[in-house]
Amino acid sequence: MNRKPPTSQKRLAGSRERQASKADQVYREIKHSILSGALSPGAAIDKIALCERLGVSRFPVTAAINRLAFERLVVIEPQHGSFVARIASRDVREWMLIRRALESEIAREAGRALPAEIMGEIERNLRYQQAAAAAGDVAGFYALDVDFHKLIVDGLGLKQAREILDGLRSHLERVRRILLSPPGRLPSAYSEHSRIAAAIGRGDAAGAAEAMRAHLDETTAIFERIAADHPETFIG
Amino acid sequence: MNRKPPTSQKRLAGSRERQASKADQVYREIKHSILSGALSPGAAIDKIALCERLGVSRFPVTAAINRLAFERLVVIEPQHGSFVARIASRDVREWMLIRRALESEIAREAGRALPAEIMGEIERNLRYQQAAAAAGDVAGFYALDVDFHKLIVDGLGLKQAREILDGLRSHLERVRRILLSPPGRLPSAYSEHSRIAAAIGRGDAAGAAEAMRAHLDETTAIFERIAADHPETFIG
DNA sequence: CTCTAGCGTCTGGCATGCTAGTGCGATAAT
DNA sequence: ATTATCGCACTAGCATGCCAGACGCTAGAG
Repeated sequence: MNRKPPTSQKRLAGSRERQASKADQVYREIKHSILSGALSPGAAIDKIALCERLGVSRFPVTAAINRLAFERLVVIEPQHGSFVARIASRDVREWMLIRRALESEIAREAGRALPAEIMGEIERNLRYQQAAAAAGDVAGFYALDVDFHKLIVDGLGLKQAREILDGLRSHLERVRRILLSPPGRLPSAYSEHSRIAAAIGRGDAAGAAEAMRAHLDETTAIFERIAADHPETFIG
Repeated sequence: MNRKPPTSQKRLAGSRERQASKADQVYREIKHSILSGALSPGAAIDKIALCERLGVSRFPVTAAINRLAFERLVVIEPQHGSFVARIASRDVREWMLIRRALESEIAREAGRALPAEIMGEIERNLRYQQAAAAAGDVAGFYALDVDFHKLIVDGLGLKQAREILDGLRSHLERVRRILLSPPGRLPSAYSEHSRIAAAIGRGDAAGAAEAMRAHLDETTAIFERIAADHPETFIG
């Protein structure tokens, strides 16, 4: 008997959340370890230890590592081992180039048509940013910073771009964790964010794109300086 | 005994081509079937038949399908089946938006600094395009079109962007195969390509970005019209 | 005739054992 | 002491068997 394609739209679409498989859990666990820095670049990943620690067989672990290899967070060397990917400063530059291209285009789109309620959320986020910057709350500001950028993308319903940007952020996050960014940047980052939001708010598409570009150019410069100051952390 | 991270740069880097694993072969096989249209959107993928036809066990097939699910070419419904992903016209629009953002930024970069020998290859490619357009050779022109865009990205050594764009092209290629694009577009596509190359050649970064943007806006319009003419092929 | 409840069959998810290939280290030869 | 060689221990890749869940069909109740 042949099974059918999903009849009409339906099924568990939205209604029931498909529970996370074991492979998903292992994936999240390893990914978190890598992003938090618990697993350093170049470190070997001991599958068997993971199996025992998480109480699963090698199958979910293998699947999870394959997924991580697909997004370039680990490299698999056949018949040798799996290792946490090293960071090449060349790649960091390219990630920022891609991010700049995407986010400035998205800001342009947002300047053309962004739902009003999203604009309200952005303004609220900005007020929190101001508070966090004033208090020198680096961790809080960073979380708000990430939310700010996500709000714009999600506000336009751009799912694919959101995924690409999340992937880029994963890699960049790893750099940021290892080498903390300077706290003195908070106020200027806040004002750059404000300029972006203002341009979007007044429907100035070109201005929004340009403001986002300038903002990410600044961010790129920070990464460049960090990389130059810590040459031992990078390859290439 | 703990294994070590890859000693210095090392190993089979470039020297020995790492042979394709069975999972890789299966991956390529299925992907080709999907992109060529042999497997229609929504079709069920029969793992066991694939196992027998390719003479492998279910493991490589499962790994391959997982990878394809990761790049959204198939959807896995747990305990039910694996299906070729359907195409949403909304996604097509977003793919083109991402492509426009990336490629126009890359064209800008190319206008700033593109190696001379790459520029030579591009000009050669353009001459072939002209010949193909004059002869009405649609298939040949399409191949040259793809190469034209790849030449610019690869000429700048942008590996990550190249991968993202290849992923996008996979999806868009599927649309193009199903619904052939109008042959009358060849000459105009050629002249748009020429404008892009000319701007890059004279080091006009802003002009190159703008020409690429205009070119992909045209392409987007084609896709939009195709989608409007064939509403039954798309969902959403 | 309609609707519901249960069963059967198919699927993907997972566990486990085996194979082939790799780098490292010890040992031997110079 | 230095270098070449061989073996060993470990890895990822693969095959296979089992399990639980989801869908479709059917039989029975209304």
